[in-house]
Amino acid sequence: MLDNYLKECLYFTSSRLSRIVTKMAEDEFAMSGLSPTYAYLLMAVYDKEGISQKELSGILHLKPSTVTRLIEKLNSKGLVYSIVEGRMSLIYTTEKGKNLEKTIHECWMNLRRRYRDILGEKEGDELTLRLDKISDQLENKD
Amino acid sequence: MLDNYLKECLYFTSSRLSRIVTKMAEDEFAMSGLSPTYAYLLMAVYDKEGISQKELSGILHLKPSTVTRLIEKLNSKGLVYSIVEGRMSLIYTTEKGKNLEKTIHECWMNLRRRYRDILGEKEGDELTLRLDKISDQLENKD
DNA sequence: AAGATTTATATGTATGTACAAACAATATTA
DNA sequence: TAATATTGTTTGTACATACATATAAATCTT
Repeated sequence: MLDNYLKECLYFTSSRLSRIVTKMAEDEFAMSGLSPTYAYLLMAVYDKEGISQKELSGILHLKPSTVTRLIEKLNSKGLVYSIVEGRMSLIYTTEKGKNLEKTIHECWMNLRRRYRDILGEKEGDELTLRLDKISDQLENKD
Repeated sequence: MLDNYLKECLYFTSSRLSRIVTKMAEDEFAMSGLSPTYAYLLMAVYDKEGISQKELSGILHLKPSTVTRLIEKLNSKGLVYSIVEGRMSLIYTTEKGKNLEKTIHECWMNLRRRYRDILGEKEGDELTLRLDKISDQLENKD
């Protein structure tokens, strides 16, 4: 009964999907010793050494305070350091951080392979892009 | 650059969407004084007074421990009470709980209207059902 | 150049969700 | 019937994320 109502609610279905996929991602990234979000942040720093937290917040679609917290932790793990420049703090990877790059990339691909195997390659990729577009739509209209 | 990689990752896009929709849902359910998940649990109890936590866990796709925590809180708000029956604890709504039914239903509809207005009615509903199917697929293959 | 505004980051606190382990009740098997 | 396994719930703990507020630096205004 109610079951049917729930699967017609975007809050319900998107939360559920996110929980499932997060679990998957955590599994796949476990070998890097990082939760997926931390790994992604690191990827963003590989991509642009000296990136600011503001930029990171924009790329990762996370609130600045969240980014601060993530960096705190990556820093305490010795994977990242920051240089304060004026009011900004710029983020760089340490040697130890750089050493993780290959592993993280591998995890990334494993995750992708995993859901593609279940959903189909086309379907998986198409869904992913669609969710991105939907998010854009929902964010710009408010 | 990296931006493009990210929007090709289902973990990233599904988490982002979920965060956005959760925010929306929290806004719309604010007038009920409850977070959306609590409201949904309550709906499940309206639907079946005396439901067990196991059943709730199944319907809401949440872990049993999570359901325990949710009920604890609803109970402390005086919206719900439980009767222990053997090893199960069965959940019932209080008068105060019942009084929320209309409001919750209204929130529910407002939320739906809100994302439908942005995404289009067809598109919104279709997406929702699709996410549900995808979740099923991902859960059964592992 | 002093004061006011804006911008980037940090900090205290809260919340939803989960895991692992514990516990308690029931069912099964020897 | 005693010993064991299974099942439903609870508890301790952890984590990702966010909000509100605070701080500090930069920019703008008069």
